[in-house]
Amino acid sequence: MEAITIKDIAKALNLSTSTVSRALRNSYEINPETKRLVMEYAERMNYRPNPIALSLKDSKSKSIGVIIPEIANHFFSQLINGIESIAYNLGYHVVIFQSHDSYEREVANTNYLVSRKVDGLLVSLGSLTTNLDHFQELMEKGLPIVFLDRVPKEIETHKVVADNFAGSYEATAHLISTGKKRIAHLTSPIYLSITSERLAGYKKALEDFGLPFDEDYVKYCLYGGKMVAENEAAVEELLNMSEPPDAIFTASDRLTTGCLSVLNRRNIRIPEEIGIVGFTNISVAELLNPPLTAVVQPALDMGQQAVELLIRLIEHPQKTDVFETRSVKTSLIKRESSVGKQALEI
Amino acid sequence: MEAITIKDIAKALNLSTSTVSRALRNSYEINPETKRLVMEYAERMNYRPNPIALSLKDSKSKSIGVIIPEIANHFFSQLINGIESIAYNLGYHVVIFQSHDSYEREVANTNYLVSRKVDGLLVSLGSLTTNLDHFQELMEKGLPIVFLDRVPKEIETHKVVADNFAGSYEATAHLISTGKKRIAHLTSPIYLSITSERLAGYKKALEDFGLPFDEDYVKYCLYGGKMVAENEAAVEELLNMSEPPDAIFTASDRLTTGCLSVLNRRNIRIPEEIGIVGFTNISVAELLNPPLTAVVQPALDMGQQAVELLIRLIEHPQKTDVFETRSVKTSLIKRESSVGKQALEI
DNA sequence: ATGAAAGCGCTAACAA
DNA sequence: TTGTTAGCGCTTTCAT
Repeated sequence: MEAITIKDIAKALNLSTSTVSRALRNSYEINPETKRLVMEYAERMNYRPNPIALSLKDSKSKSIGVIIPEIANHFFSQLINGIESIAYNLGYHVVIFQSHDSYEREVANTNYLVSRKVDGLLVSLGSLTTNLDHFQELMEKGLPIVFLDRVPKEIETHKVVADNFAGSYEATAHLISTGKKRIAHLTSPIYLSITSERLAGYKKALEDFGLPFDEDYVKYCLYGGKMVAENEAAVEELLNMSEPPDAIFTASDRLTTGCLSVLNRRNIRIPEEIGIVGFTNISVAELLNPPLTAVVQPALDMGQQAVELLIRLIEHPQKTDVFETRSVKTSLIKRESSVGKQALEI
Repeated sequence: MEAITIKDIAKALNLSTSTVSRALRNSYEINPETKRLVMEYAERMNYRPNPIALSLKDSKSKSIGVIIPEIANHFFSQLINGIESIAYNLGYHVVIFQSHDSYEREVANTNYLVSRKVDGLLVSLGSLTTNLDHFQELMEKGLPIVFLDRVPKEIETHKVVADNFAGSYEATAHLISTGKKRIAHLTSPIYLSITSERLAGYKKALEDFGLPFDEDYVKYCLYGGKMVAENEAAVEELLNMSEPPDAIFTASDRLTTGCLSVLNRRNIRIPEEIGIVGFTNISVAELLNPPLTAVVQPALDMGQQAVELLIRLIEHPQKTDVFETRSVKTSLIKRESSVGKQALEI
């Protein structure tokens, strides 16, 4: 009842394993008749090559590893769907690992995937990762890596990111256009690429529209909102300022929902007292109270582009002289959290 | 720059590969001094055994496969987190595949995982799966499988499920307690285990509280809400009945949000006109408009229990004479979608 | 206590 | 065109 092997076929057909192998892989140096025989028998016995043996032989596996902070987040799960859709069609399997924003787990996952001989890696950095040696070494050994979303400056390779600067700029400009003057920014740790890019867009918009930039209005959450207490404390701090903000631009899902939840609890009217725009791919943004104005990232598309680049790197390693960083457009969906019901209906 | 192997160590130390192997795996028949030498060198060279070679040799991999409908759903991503937390500690790796509720993909994923020599499988059935041969065969070949959440009646093995009957009963009874008389049920395809269990709990509650059961108030969505049109059509049908329901009990995330979205669009007051309770693990239920009364499943716990059972099956295959089906309690979180703000605050 | 050799499933260089 | 052999990295008899 065990899986059938080439050896079994060879024995049954009185051939050598190499002949069977050749027949199966459609080699040219093979008697058509023999080939037919082998193919038929293999088909009948439902032969499937053992991918482990193949991996051992050629040190590759037709699979790509994905390391992301977490899957319980629509942005990342959409990313994965994009990745899978393409990889699947090109004959690659996708192995997913979560770092949970832990540097140690990121390293452990990386090592495991490498020992499992994945052909390439797709990585979105953990928010606590500052040391990149584990990736750097692999790249030097020739393992293709493509980063997406949270990318390192220091490593030269293909990268796919959202246009965080523009998205952020648009969000901030939008809040300004609704008459807000004191716009706070609730964001992730500063050393993440997305953080600084979003911060820059926010600053530029303030500047362009003649509003002062005030460092006190920017709150960095080390855990990106995953520690509820930290997240809520940041919001409370903002609210307790002598001149509290009249709008908050939040940089991620968790940050956004945490913020909403504090404001709701405090019965603060949104957007009248405080307007909200969030960088988020939450699927139910429309159903929130109030419906959330969101900067949405084309996660599916980002995932697809990233695998395409990765697979190109895997299959044509030599052909890559220049690495590209693709920046894909975000879109601002305006809803009541920034515009107010009446205004929207006009 | 390639990974170091036993052979390299043997060569460097002038030993045979078998001796090195013995030293590394702490065999008893080995000279302590030799062992020390080998260990030291291995440590220094950062030797890691090649898991692929090991898999090839003993047809196992210290990894378990997970097949679930989709990860972009909080219930399932929490399930995975539960699975990973335990598996990781017991030295197993977790390989995740999505079936996207496609029977073909479920079969393909299964085959792939098996060919990759996973030591066991954790499965939540796709909503379109009616034929179970692919799992049945594997079980007969001795591959441990544990089902969770969406489980098959026909296969005898460990299973972990939520107490769907009780959860459903509680939800329905709760709606009745708020004075609702015509409670509709929006649910998934009938041949899923969760569907019939939830339906049964719903029916029983109606019966116990003296309300008639009306088949017209039950709508099955073949795609479980993933086809927005189908989902919304079902809700519309309910609303257009001559005697429309005064409450809807929805059986899953998508069904719930789809329903909410139709009601909001139609400006139907919740819960005054229509009360809502959803079976859902949506993380932002509290922030929805209105905050959603939810039957929450202990997804993390379910995942943990399932892996534990699976790993026990893997490591002590003989010791299992009786298979157990664990049923874990859900909890009903009451919010405004069924109770109304005033009532809640009293 | 150690080494030589075989084998897990497959491919490829080399022979015939 | 087909067969023989070696080897991918590792473990495990079987000798020594």
